Amino acid sequence: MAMVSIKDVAALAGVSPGTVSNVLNRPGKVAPATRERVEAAISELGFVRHGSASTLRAGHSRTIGLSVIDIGNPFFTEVAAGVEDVASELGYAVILGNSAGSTDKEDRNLRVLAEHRVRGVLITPSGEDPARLDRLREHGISVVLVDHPAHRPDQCAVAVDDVAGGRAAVAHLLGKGARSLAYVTGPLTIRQCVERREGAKMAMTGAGLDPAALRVVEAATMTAKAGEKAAGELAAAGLPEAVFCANDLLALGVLRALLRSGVRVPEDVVLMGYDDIDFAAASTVSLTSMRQPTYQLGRIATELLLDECDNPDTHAHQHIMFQPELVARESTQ
Amino acid sequence: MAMVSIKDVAALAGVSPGTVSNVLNRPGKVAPATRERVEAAISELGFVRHGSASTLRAGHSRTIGLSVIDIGNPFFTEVAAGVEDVASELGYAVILGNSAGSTDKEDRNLRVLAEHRVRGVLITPSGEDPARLDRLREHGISVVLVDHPAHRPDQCAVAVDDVAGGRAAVAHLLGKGARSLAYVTGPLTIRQCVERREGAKMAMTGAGLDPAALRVVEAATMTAKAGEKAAGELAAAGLPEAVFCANDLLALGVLRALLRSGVRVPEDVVLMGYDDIDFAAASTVSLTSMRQPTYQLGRIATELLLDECDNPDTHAHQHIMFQPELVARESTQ
DNA sequence: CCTGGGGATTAAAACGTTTCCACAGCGCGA
DNA sequence: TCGCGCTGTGGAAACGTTTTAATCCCCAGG
Repeated sequence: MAMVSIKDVAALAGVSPGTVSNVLNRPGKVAPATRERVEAAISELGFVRHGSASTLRAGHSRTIGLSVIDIGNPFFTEVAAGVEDVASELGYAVILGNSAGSTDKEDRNLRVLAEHRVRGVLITPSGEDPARLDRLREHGISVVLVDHPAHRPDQCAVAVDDVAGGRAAVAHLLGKGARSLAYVTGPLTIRQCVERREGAKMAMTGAGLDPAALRVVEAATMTAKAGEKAAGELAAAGLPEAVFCANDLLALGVLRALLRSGVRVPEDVVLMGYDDIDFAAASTVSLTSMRQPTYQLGRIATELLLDECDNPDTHAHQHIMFQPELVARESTQ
Repeated sequence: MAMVSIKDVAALAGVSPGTVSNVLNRPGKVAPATRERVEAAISELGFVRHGSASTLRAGHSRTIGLSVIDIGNPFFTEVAAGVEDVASELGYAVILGNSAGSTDKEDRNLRVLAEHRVRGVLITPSGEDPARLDRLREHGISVVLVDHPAHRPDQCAVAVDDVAGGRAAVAHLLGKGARSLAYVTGPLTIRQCVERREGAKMAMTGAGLDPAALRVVEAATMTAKAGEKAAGELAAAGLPEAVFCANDLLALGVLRALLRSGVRVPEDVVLMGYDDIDFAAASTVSLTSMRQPTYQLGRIATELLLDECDNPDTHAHQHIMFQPELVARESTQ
């Protein structure tokens, strides 16, 4: 409980508190001899700077917020790893928020972040209401969208083209000869799910099929468990020849349920997922999927955010859009 | 950038800043009429409390730190989900730190947490040096160990019995008739890896085998990629009849490498992992594993920590030790 | 009518830093 | 020798909140 402050350090080193602050923040401005004395005092007393006091006075913190939809999904985990790496390199702390797909929870998390006066926020928004994010900006908190296109021009965003992804996926399935298709999706409040569906329909149209014939099964969450349930619904109404899932977790669940009930993949049903998480390649029947530069998404978004924070004058807002890449495996052989 | 402070609210509501602070922190202490007026002013101005100022004055924050070894490992992800849920229920923010197995990085993270004056820290330590954690305690920061037994009596810890787990695992493999065994482990600086090995040796001794005959392959990280590499080493010196991996990621990697080189699991080699992550059941050959109450680990540890912070006088330190549970699947059929 | 007590509110100090301004000392050119 | 500018340091105010002690007001009891 030995609360040692900058004053104690100053006293021990025989300088003023202002000087200690200088060696902490602009070591160049202080004479080498003094600096050494201060540094000695710091380590002798085991001083650690009080971040809150610093934030209060300086008006900004060295903390960023990260709000994701499902921390249990390897996709977001990998994004988080990228974020954490960059943040930690630059001495920033990351406050993690898991919205679990609920905008209420997301709002609560954003509120916490606002109270903490984080420097900026990285967010994969759960809903489509830009107003909440604008409120953050009014408080001087930069926002970078992750895996989501920009809401406005004066904002950075790093996304992956989900329409193209959905289109490529379904084109691949059609190429395997499938004519009846189902799309197993998460909540259609999630943009990614909607856009992948649009892409899917475009692919059908492109192949001369009626896009309305796409059977859509909407799961409550994007988890393997929900995928198993969705497979039940699918089977109840007669299995299609191909199933496209909005992410790999759903696909893994569908796969498990199909195999358990004796349906062969890909012989009876061709199946693919999305995200290309590590486990897609390792599953019972290895899973065809759409690969996204996940870790890079996190890294780049963080670099953009921190650049916006640290160099507000030279910073140029960027809208980055990656293209996903199809990885074909056994499930669509 | 409209920095609206408690004073602005006070002015608008026609009360003093102290009263506003009271409606924020002890609404019961203020007359209903006044409270309403203040609340109206708060929402009219869009006031959000400055957490740093609050922390500075109050001497403690509503933030906890979470330091894990590998955020990419579903085991820790699930722990983190449990932590996040409890923290968010109680209005705490979580600062995430990923040590990536490096004590240096862990130290840096702990330093950041100390600067933030977090209320407490949940940590799965990378190394075995309790001194660094004691330093946190000297700063008044409570520490709860996660998936690690307590260093000292006046400390909470939530762990799983890794010796028992290792023993049960290898007993199971021996029960399948295997007589030559290998243990594919992560760095032996990680306690879990060491204890699972000890358990494994105990099982061998118990079966009348020489524990020294256990072939130990130490991988640099506990990832699937490292597992693939380890399988190479294993094969180079002649495959054993059974392989026990220190976690499922390693096991998945070993499995992939074995199958690719034409080795059949479980016919040629029986294989098992540890943690029972979701994907263990979904893999090519479904994986036998040791299940741990992962999400609960996170929840309980957080509840313990927050109880220690919020009720320091009535709080009783607890050392909780769960028993892992064997889940048999195809890989050891 | 006076006194006392209790609830509601206020005023002011304090938390630990950062930052702005002033000032001291020094070297250098005039 | 004087003055100027430059560098390094000190002093003090300020950041937004919480908290303690003090004050105010009102009402009940005597």
